[in-house]
Amino acid sequence: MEKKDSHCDPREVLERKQLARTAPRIAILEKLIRSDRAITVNDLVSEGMDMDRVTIYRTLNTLRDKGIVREIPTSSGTNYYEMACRHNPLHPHFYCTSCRSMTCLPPLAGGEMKAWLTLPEGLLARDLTVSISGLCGRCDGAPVRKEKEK
Amino acid sequence: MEKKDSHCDPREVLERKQLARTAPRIAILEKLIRSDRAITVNDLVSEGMDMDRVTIYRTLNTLRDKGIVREIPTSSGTNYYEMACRHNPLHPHFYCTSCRSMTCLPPLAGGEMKAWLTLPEGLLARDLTVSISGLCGRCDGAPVRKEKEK
DNA sequence: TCACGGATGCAACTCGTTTGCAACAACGGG
DNA sequence: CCCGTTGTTGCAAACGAGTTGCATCCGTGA
Ligand SMILES: [Mn+2]
Ligand SMILES: [Mn+2]
Ligand SMILES: [Zn+2]
Ligand SMILES: [Zn+2]
Repeated sequence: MEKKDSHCDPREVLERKQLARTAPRIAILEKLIRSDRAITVNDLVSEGMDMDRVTIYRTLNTLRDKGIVREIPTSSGTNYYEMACRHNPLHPHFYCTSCRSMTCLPPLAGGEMKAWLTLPEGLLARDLTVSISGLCGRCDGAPVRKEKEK
Repeated sequence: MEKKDSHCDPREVLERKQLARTAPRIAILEKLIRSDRAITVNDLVSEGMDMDRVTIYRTLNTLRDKGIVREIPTSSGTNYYEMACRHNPLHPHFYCTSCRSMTCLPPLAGGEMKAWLTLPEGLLARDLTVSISGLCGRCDGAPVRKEKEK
């Protein structure tokens, strides 16, 4: 019997990249694998991740360095993260500057994004990000900026 | 007699967008127009901009909202800015995660970047960013992270 | 089972950016 | 040319994402 979705299993991913299989890492990976959208550290915390925030930051950095997760910067300073294996192929993202939500956009017609651009000599590319910022459907015209909960 | 480069003149730009022509704004625009690369608030400060940092932030936000400058986010949380009229056409950027330098890349062969992607209904696009992160020529292999001056 | 090196938690910190508020100055009307 | 309105600036304080130092902990490989 073999596992379904083996390529995206937390423990296998960690083993393949020679990372210790610790509880925090597995929990974070499970969350990321389940998510159909890119999420933030705050998303992880507010959805009941028990560990320290610092652990989350460090874990995501590690996973990013190993190419396991993709890091998506925003102009607000908050980074979003998504599993590379789940969010395939590489696609553009839409960031609403009003409600600060991140949406995955359909992959570009015409194949691999990387293929478009030719990088000058001497640059070592790690990651490619295409993102569009603007106002999402709910915010179009009616800003909702920064309502504080509680 | 007519001005050369009239389309990029600070006072004209401000007038066209109905913004008051104040000293700080003109100074910042002049700096941006002269620069062949995208720059940060710190760049502006360290190159002798006299005004308060807050003024720079507010000015850049205003210019961004009016579509005069382009805002380029990075995973380190620092935003870069470039004059839209000077940095034409819209092109990808390379960000070195080691020395944190931003480089303009040649525009994509094959025309306008915007043309590639089709946006789902209900999304109002403001800005498009294509950026590649990795290691630049000077950092390739030899990290220089965060040397503090003085 | 043991020892070692990497991973975690906690507290403090860094730094880019925002906000509140009072003083100020650009600009259009008189 | 002056004046009042309204948008802009400076200052101080706050905010928030992310990092760092250090002691403890625990996964891993032997
Ligand atoms: Mn995505
Ligand atoms: Mn550029
Ligand atoms: Zn929105
Ligand atoms: Zn570099």
